[in-house]
Amino acid sequence: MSSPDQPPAPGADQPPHRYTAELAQDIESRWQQRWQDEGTFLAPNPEGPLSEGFDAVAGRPRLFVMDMFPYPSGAGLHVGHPLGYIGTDVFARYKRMSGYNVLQTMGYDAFGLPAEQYAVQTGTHPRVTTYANIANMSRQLGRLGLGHDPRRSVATTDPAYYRWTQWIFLQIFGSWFDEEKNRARPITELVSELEAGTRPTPDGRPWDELSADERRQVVDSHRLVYRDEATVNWCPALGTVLANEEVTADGRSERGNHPVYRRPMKQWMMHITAYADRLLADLDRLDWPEPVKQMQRNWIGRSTGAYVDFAAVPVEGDPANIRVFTTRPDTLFGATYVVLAPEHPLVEALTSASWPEGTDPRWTSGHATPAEAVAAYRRDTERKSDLQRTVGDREKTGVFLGTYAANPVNDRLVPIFVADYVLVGYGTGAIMAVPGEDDRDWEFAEVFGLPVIRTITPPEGFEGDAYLGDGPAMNSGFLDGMSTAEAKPAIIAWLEEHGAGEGTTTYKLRDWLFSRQRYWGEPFPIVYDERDVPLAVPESMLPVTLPDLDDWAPRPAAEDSEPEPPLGRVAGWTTVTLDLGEGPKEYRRELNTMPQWAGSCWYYLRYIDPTNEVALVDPANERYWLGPAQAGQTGGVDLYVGGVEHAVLHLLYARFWHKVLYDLGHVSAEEPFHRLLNQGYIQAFAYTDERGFYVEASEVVERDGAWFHGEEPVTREYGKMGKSLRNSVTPDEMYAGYGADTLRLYEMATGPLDQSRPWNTRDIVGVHRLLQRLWRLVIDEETGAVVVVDEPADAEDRKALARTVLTVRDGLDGMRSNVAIARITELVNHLTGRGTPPPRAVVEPLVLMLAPLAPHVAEELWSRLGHERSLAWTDFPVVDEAELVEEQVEIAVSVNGKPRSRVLVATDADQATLEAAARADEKVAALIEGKTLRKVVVVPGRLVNFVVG
RNA sequence: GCCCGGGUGGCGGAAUGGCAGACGCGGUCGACUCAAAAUCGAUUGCCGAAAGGCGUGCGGGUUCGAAUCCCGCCCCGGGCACCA
Repeated sequence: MSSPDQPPAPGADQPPHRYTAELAQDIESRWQQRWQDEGTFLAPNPEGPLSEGFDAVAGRPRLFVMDMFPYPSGAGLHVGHPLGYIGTDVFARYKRMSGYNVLQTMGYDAFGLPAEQYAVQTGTHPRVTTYANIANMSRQLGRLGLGHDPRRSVATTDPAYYRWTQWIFLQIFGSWFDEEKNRARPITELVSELEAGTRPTPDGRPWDELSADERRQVVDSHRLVYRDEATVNWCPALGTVLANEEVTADGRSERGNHPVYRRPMKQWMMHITAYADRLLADLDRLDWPEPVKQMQRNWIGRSTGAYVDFAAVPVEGDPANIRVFTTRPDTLFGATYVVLAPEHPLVEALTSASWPEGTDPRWTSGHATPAEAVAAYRRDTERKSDLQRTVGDREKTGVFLGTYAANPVNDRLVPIFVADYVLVGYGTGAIMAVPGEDDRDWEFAEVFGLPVIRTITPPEGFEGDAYLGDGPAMNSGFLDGMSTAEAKPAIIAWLEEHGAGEGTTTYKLRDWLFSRQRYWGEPFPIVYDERDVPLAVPESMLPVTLPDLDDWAPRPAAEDSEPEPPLGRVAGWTTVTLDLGEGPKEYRRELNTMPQWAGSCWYYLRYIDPTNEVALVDPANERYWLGPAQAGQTGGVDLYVGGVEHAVLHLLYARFWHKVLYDLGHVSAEEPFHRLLNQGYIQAFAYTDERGFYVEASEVVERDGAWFHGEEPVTREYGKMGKSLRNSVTPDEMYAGYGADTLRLYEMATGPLDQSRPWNTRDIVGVHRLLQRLWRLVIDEETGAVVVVDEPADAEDRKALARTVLTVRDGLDGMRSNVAIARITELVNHLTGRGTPPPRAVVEPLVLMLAPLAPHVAEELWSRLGHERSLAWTDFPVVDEAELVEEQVEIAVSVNGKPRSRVLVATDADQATLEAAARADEKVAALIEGKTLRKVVVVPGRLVNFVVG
């Protein structure tokens, strides 16, 4: 018995010239070789070393199509991986045939944790495994026949590549953000302004009164990449610190799911927050999927409101100012207490020695003094993970500090609490609590018996706790009666006038923690002098190459230990003698490496000009490939296809770097990626046995609606294809069983590119048969002779062709190859059904239409039809509009909206003729006879509808 | 809880106000074959013998006409979430 999941066995008695897997493989390897030999997919640049052949395409529009480049993992590919690559290749080939100069290539994102982890598993140096994996992946992808320009491929691990990653780092290091101009500028311009006195120093002292050290500190604190002692995510298991974006919501590492601890450490930070507004605003100008834009908006987390200063009244010592952030300054009159985050720096100073007379017992949590209560509460908080702290329906906890603060608007004294529902990392780490208009404050007030003052008139019939909506102000002094929209600016003006606060905007986005204590990454182009001052390595000395190191593996550390960069173990490398203007001196090297995201932040720029040794990218070439296609657009890659999992990390970092490069004049496009498309995933059934372990999905058989692995019954599940579910299907199996064209066609036929779809090896035969039928239309399976006839196509064929071209173009333009394939199938079926050899005038356009989808077999047929040159640059068929004009058209006739019959009428028939024809139809006549005709709707070319009563 | 997607035959999907289910898989029947596979042809939404009726998650609405537009709900997938 043969399983339906097995590819067909090659029959010995098949016709000798049938399109089989063997023939497909032969055709595919020959054409791939020929494309390579002839340089079919080399995309010429306007300038520089890759400009050969540009004259021939100079008048064409450009198209830069790109996939998110892969991480060369050791696991090999499954059929889910290339879905996006096939999608972009189909689109790129179609556009190339439609008159575009298309740039498409592929690189490898090869630095980072997974490469190290794989190297640890195999006990091999990451350099060795990385390049072996690239070679293997490149071979597997090569078999798909992707129309890439191989000259432009890059690997982020090549010194010639990361030289420029380091160069960009130095550009960022050499820049500051001018808040007034809202853009980055060279740091030298800041120095000039400070020297000239046109820009005040932070503390207002004249520049020449500052010591050299103080001046350097002022300058360094302005840099877009800077070293700072900040609370960071320390992951001892990985031996490194991580960016916020690399830590999951429950406080674990995204890679490996290890615990992450928040600890203050001195690390390199990138000042991405300076760009928060532009990163947010420019999303509106991008042609990206709405969910991705939403995720970036959420991550940036802009909220507008005000700072309000509450004067704290400590039991002893000087008064302190508690600055809170609120989005609802208009509710200030309703503030009945103030809450500090447990980590807030003022907590200790504002904790009184003893409870004030008559303190509510609920506020003390049973402790004898506020100091005891606060200390215990802070200890508890520290022990809790972020997840435990953020569980939504946890009852509110907190303790009273024993002190009060004055509400600036009415001098009312309100108690100060510490509570973990206020987070130190957001706003100012302190809030004014307005239980009447905030449900978290309401809950807290309920637990602690605090008063509620409503300051917004709730709508009639409002029944609930806090009212979060807008409405007329009440109990709010001079704000009473104002709408929320009026009250906000009014109170902000009052606060500013009385020096009690100011309007402001805050963000959830934090600066990007940029250093990692790992080996397999780009070294920083930074050295330190004897005073620990970081200095840029001169551009002329780039790249700072990653030194060889046998003992490169990270050493898992204890929770309370310090990170230990592996580069510190490289003897003779940790210091270097340089002349940085003070004569040759010994400097210490920066031992951290860059995070995995660094190399992927700019690879699209290197694709444009991969061999340039004097510049990141030649400006003319950059303008040509990335410049705005239309005025007012941002410019950027015309189509970028990849998984939605990079919605925040890679896509936000790359936008940030790009904007810095734009500000500094290195690129002309305002954004890196103009259009983004998230391809779906290929999913597959997976099976678990009774113990819940996954069994090899390819060995499972179905009997009477149940599934068995051998004799054992198994349970079917459905999920993303991959190793862990043991349901992978490899492209190599498909190449062997059907050929690459069939695999391409199958993946494109199962749905629009942005949709996830199930894999069913059983279904592949459908598209394989399509190729066989098309092959048979052109080639005699017994003799191998070409059978098409050179007689003109008849009217029916010409019409069928014109309709097909129209709909295939539509499908390919919209990246809905499934529809294009369906229309091609219809035409093939139409020609097959005639039973006579088809005319060349129809077959040739048919072959061209198939070419983007199944390029090898299309090339082979095109060649056998007598064409010497590759069809890759042949014009895609255009719609013959004249053939779409029909003399007669079949229209639907409905009675009361229900389709009842059809009549054939002249295309240009007028309404009266249409109605008469419809009435003449027997079925219709019977249905309307004897009834009152209330209305007749006639839509020429479409239908007639009789409304009867 | 909030914000995005989505829900159409046994399955993947097509149709974006005008003939629901294109195209493919699977199923059924047939040709070829000693037989099977492969290939080819016919047929296939559901109920019904037929006439006909029903049918795009559910309920309502707009319209001559709704899978498509509007309102309310249900379910599935994803994202965010004590963010003041």
